[in-house]
Amino acid sequence: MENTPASNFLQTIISDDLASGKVTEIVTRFPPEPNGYLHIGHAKSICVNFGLAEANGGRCNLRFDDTNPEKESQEFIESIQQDVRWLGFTWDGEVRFASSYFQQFYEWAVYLVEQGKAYVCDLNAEQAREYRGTLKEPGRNSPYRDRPVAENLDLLARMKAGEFGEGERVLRARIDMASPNMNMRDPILYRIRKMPHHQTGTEWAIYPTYDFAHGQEDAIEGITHSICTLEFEDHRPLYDWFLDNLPVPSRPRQYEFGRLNPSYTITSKRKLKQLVDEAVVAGWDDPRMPTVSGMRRRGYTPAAIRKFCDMIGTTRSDGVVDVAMLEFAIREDLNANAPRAMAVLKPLKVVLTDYPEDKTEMLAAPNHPTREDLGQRQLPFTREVYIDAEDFREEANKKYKRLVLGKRVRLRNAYVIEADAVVKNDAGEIVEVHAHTIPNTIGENPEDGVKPKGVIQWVSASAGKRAEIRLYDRLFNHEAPDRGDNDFMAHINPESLQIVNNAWIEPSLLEALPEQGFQFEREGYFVADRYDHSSEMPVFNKTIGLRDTWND
RNA sequence: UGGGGUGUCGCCAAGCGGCAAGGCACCGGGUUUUGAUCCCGGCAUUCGCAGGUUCGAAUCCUGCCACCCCAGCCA
Repeated sequence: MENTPASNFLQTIISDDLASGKVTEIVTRFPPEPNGYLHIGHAKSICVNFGLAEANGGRCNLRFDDTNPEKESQEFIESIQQDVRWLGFTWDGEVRFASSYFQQFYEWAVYLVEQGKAYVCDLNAEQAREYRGTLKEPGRNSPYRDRPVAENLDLLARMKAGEFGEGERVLRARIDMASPNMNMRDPILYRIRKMPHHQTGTEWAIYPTYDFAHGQEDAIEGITHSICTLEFEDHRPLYDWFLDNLPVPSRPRQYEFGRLNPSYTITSKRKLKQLVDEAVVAGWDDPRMPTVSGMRRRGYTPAAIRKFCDMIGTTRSDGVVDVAMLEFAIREDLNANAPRAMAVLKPLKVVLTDYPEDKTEMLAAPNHPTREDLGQRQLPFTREVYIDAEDFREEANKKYKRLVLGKRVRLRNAYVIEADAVVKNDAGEIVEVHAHTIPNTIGENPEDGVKPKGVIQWVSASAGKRAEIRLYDRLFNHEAPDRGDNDFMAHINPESLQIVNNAWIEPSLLEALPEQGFQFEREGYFVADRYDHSSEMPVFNKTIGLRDTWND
């Protein structure tokens, strides 16, 4: 049951195609446009495409759908590859580029013109919109629709040669201006763009549109199942039209699934960019961003993200997935694999008055409660230790399971102590607690039978080290920040980041490597920052808190 | 009657004519040197609504309703 491969409508189609002999091998592809960073929605698409190929002994290509130089760049090409690899997937062969098929696309465009199935149209953008009609009214034929083939050929060649300016002419398919499907109303195949392309330089003055490129890219690569999201469903008839009217080498089929919409987050590239541009976050890889690089810096793991994608399934229905599911997947993975350590976020000094000033005991502590293979580390125990200010009260009701004046508590992996007195400053704030240890309580309960009320984390004041801890929380405090006419900028959680400069960490944490994750006991999961962490200046990001069912 | 989709527990999601899986969340209880984990138990007489077919329907038919996508020379 645990390892049952995700069964969904796509897997059913694939199984049927394999069984019927329609295909002998499954070939999918992940086709991002290099115009931004990958986000959680792309992660799902990656899991679906690579996952299906993997589960069926097939292959999956990574192909950049780089048909619009205006918005694309090499920076994105690199970050996307890095993200896919980080998620744990390996694409088949070399990375592919739609741009490497440009010559073939052009020849096919000429072919369509020769067949009388495409024509050069001189309407400008505004006129074209008028001629296109509306959702409820049919469009009208372009006055250039019946241009002679020879003239079309000549004009197309000159478009390619750069003789015309941007927007002056386009190449369109001759299909049906009265189609109820807007995509079939003589769609544009080529537009003029006098701009260098990141892969082809200044070789081309015209660039194919998504519609005229995607299916052919799939056909060239021998893609069997071209999987995309629901909004492309209306494009499928056009996708098929090109494949039916062109001498393509193979016949891919397009299938669509529902986009992922996690609650409390946005996945619109435009809006994410706005967050970056307006400095609401520190960048595309800010730990609060739903980008793959942001989640990575936050401490989410590839395994957790993949588990989450398995959990939510792949269907054709649209919905909002509770981020609690993502958080569950993160906690599940980290709980099983992250070494434990202790850190105190809000230090309150506890002086163990019975403990010698010059004494240091090294106490062995397991790195994980159930996984012995994770080993153990040494915790220096000294007369002065820090505990979290939240873990001490002068008085409290019986539900409070921490240190209370006159009562006992267990210092995790160390002694049981009993609080004797508090030291306050002029403002009446508690600045220090005096306590004493209960003898022989390492790994044992007190001999007098008076058990501690609870267990709290601590760090030696003299042997511990200072650290910066960045506490991250949800970026939005609204379940659907950009639904309907919500202004997502108005739903930003003002407390999505709180920086703790004077946290105290156990010395073993100085050995943490960037991107290494830990559970700081009783606090949550934290990761050493990918860029800012060092043993000289430790910086940890809060990945996610522990599940908290504490009432009252 | 513009076209294309989707509607099963608060959320995700199985099911495809034989009498509602599972996960998340939530609520109880147990274990526990993490108020974590783990363990046990609870959680849709009902499948958008209304009719119909059938011995029998979430699954078939008909009609409604709701929501999503499409009028970029974006993808």
